[in-house]
Amino acid sequence: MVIQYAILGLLSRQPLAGYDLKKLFAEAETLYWSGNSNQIYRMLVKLHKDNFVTQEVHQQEDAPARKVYTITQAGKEALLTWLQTPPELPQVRNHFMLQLTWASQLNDADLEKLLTLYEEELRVKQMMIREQLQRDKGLAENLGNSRSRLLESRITERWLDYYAHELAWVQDLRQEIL
Amino acid sequence: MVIQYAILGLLSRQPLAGYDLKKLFAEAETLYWSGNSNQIYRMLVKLHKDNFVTQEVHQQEDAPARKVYTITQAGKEALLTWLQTPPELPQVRNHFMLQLTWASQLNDADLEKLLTLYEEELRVKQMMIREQLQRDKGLAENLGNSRSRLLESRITERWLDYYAHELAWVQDLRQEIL
DNA sequence: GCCGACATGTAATGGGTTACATGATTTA
DNA sequence: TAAATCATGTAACCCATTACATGTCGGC
Repeated sequence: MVIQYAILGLLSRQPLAGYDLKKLFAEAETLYWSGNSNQIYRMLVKLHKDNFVTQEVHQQEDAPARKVYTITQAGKEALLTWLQTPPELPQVRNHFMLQLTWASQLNDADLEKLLTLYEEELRVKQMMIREQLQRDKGLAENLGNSRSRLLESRITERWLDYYAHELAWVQDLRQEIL
Repeated sequence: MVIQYAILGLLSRQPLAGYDLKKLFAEAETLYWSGNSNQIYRMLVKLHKDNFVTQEVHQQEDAPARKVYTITQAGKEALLTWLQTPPELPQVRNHFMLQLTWASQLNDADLEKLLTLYEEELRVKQMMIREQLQRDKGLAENLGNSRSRLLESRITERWLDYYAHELAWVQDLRQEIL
C-alpha cells in the first residue's frame, strides 16, 4: 500500500482535497499512478478512519463542497516510520524490451518501425518531464527546506537521465542492426 | 496480457512444460514476473483453447507427467502480430524514489541508512544479472540467429547499465547531501 | 525422517485500471 | 449546445502475488 504514503507525503506539505491529489497523481510524470479516483477516495476514507488525517468540509457557492484533509501527528509518525523501512528495488516493467527479445522474427522494416516508435515515445516523455520541471520550478522555489529542494531536483534529474540513456541506447542499437 | 506473449516467445524457441516456464520466469532477473504458477498454468490452458499451442503429455517413471506445450502456426502469427504493436513506455515503479521525495524529514543517520540499503540492493541485483549472464552465455551461444543473440546481449547490457547508473547516482547524492 | 526438486494446479487477496454516475458552473 | 472543469464517489474488471493442496522421488 504505497499510495497511502504517497498521499501522506503530499499532505505533509499542505492540506489537500481528494480532487487535488487526483490531479497531482495524474499530472506527475515521475509518479506512476494514473490518478484514478477509486483508489484515492477509498484511501482517504481509510486514512481518516485510522486517524492519520482529519477531514474538513469546505462549502463553496460556485462549486461542489471540498473535503479537505489535513495530516495528523499520528499520520506524520506513520509517514516517518515508512521512510525508515528498507527500500525496495525498482520494478521496471518494460514491454518494449520484451518485444525486442523476440524482435529478430520481424523483418527489417517492422523492426525499424518498432525502434522508431519507441524513440518517439521516449522523446515525448522527456519533453513532458521537462515541461513539468518548468511548471514546478516557480511553485517550488520557496517550498520546503533546502535539502528537500535538492532531493527533488536530483530525483527529476535522475528520471531525465534514465530516459536520455534509454533513448541513446535505442539509437545505438538501430545503428548497429540496420 | 503481456505474459501471454512472453510465454509464446519462449515457446517459439522450443517446446516447454509449465514447470519449465515457471522456472524461467522466476530465474530471469530482467523479466519482472514472479513465476507464480497460477498465471502460467491458467494462461497455458487459455493458449491451448485458442489453438496457439498444442499439448503433449509425457509420462515419466521417476517423476510426475509433464505437459509439454508446442507453439502452433496460429501462435507464431499471434506473436508476430504482437511484435508489430506500438511499444509502450516502461513503467518504472520506484518505491525508493518515493521515500526519497519525503526523506528530508529524516535525520542524517536514517537518511544515510536508507541510501546505504538501496546501494546494497542495487549491487546484489547487479551481481545476480551478471551471474545470469554467465550462466546463459554457454547455453545461448548456438541458440537462434546472430541478430537474436545480438539483441539479447544488448538488452542485458542495458539492464546492467540501468542499475550501474542508478548506483552511481545514489553515490553522488550521498556525497552531496551528507 | 525431513527437505528439496519435480510437476500440476486452486483459493484468496491485493493492487490498480477503466468506465460509470451525479450534478453544478464556465467556456467555446 | 457541447465540452471541460470542479468535486465526490461506485462498479466491474484485470493482472499479479502469496499461500495452499497433492503426490513422487532422491539425498542427507
